[in-house]
Amino acid sequence: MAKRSRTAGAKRPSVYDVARLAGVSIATVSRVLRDSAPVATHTRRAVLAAADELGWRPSRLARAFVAQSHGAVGIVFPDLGGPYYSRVIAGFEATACERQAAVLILATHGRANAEELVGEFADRVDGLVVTGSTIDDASVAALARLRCPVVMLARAAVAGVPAVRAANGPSATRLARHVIEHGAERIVFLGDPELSPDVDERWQRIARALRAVGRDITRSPVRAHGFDAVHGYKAGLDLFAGGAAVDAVMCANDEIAGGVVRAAVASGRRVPDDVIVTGWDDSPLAAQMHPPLTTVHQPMHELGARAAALLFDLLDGAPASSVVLPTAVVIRGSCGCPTHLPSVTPSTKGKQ
Amino acid sequence: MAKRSRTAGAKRPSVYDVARLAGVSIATVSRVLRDSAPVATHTRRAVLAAADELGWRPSRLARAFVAQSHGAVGIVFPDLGGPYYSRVIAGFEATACERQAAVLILATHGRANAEELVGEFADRVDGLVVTGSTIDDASVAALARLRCPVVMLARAAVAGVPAVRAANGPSATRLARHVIEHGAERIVFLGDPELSPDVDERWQRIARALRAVGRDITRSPVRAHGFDAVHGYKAGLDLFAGGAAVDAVMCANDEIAGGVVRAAVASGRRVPDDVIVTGWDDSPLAAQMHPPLTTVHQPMHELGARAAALLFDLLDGAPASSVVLPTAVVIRGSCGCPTHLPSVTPSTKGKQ
DNA sequence: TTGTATGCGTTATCAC
DNA sequence: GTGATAACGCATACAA
Repeated sequence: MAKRSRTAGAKRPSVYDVARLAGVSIATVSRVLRDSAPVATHTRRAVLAAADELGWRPSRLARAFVAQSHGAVGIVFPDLGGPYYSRVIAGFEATACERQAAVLILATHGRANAEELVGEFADRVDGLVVTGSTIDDASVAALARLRCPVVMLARAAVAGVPAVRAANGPSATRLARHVIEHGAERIVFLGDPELSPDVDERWQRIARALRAVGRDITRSPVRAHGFDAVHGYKAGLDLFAGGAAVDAVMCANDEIAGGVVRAAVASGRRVPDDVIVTGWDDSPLAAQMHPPLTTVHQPMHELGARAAALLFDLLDGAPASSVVLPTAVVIRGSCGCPTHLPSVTPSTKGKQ
Repeated sequence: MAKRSRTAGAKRPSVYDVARLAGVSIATVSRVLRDSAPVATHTRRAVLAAADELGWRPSRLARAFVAQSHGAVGIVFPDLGGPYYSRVIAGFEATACERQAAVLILATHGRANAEELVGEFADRVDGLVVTGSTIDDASVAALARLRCPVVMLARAAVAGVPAVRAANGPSATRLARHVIEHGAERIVFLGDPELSPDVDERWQRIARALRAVGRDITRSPVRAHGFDAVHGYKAGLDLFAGGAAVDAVMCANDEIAGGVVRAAVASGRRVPDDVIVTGWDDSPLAAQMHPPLTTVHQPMHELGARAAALLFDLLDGAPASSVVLPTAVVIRGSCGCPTHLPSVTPSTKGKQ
């Protein structure tokens, strides 16, 4: 009953204290708690009572130490915030939860000492998923070689390090062709390929698709130095300033696209009549935008889940090979296709 | 040179291995690594060489065990995603970094077993910051009593648990009065007070301010069951459907407000002419919206930083008392005040 | 069914 | 300057 306060500086009880109070050995205490071997009912009761009396709970620090395992897996992102990361995390957590493993999250925020941060982080988990542009291939390889099992996410596999990624290529090509079919002549890609291997692949494939039909594409002179709507808006403003002739803006993700649409409006251009805008990811916002955003669906939740599954295979010593998940172009209104607005029934307007 | 692979199942080397190879005792190895006592230069070199040869790095697990400290602090959010959390985390990390502590992040996602999750989490850190509506006061108190030092964030202090919060009250009152001055009669608050103590306070104060001048306010019949733009949009659509007479919508945060503005447009209403919209947080997006969003600035980065500072005080055994940070109403265009659009200079329109 | 003894990889306290 | 050795709190092989 006299559970001592843990913050009052009172030393926390150990197995020895519980064993002594219960009049048994520490082995028995451990057995009761872990349920690792049969224990007489009355003994078990005595142990439980003693543990409760002292407010004892086994030290995770000690447990992890003796088990030589953290009981946790980690996932590293360049940033947090935004629907993409949230959903990938959700998928990752779902799988980790099934495996009784805790999830640790690290965001490198493009800090210069990212390698160091990830290295520190690696010492706190049993295995690691590294996404996009956080640390370079050499660092990842080193990590996998002398720290812990590693899986890459949204990024190409490295020697000895399997990867989980979405098939960006086909959709990028398809999306580019679709934009061309709408008659776009001057097409701009908005997003910084150097910020993410995934984005780079999209950029490469889109550019190739356009060159194939004799079109040219410019990466925007004003790059979006980030993946959020604020960057997209600023970049869009610069892009549309001075009456530059731009037919279509293909964005690195949906948030950037959202910003570009607002920038277009602010600059007096209509979407899609004056300028086509496309996104990437198919985030929840995409369907709600005005016009609804044409984009590419990525299975974000599954990307996280599969990365976790792969990581646990590695931890189990099972063979693990890279996986590629399908993507799909989602045609909505921002590309110029006819669209059904979300079912709005305002009194001042007729249905639809 | 023959650094063994860590993933190949080869057992990682220990101090003993290094000591043996260097021909010294483990005490000396430890001394060299920690630089805790003078060691002869040639001995040090030998140790370093041996450590390098074996690719040895001291086990964090063992270190944490003997030090009885994780070297990490944690912060618990109801969710991730969105600018609010990102910036709070940034502030928290900045301070933790100064103190050489790692940062662990947990999102409870409104899961039913949140208490359990946070409890598990608490065992992995030396101290904890708990924000908003993650676990109830009783759980927090229990956590602080028998696990580790705890600080509350964006939430009232509990007995024995200090808190860091923003002064929502004054700004809520001021904002409400401002909306009234614009002639709004039918005002709706959009956001679920039950989702966050912070939001509840805003709702209470806004309602009080309106009653004080004989106005009434209704919490929206369709609550925004979340803090993102998607929820705001849906709630807005419902709100504006059927020609409901609504003068002003005061939102729980900027993302919801963004969704409401889009919903208003989709429903054929002009902002702010037909309906006033206000937000909360002053996220980066607020200034970019059309019209620019009238909102309340919260020092998000500092909230995180101060929470961390308070936590470290607690860990140091220093006295720590709650802190309240100021907020400020930011008047922009969405309330009906004249506004300067961001400097856009499209060719098709004159300046401004 | 229970107890004894040992190991896990460090750090720290002695004595030399 | 250096080496032996004792913790730290738990799990577990082996005895009884």
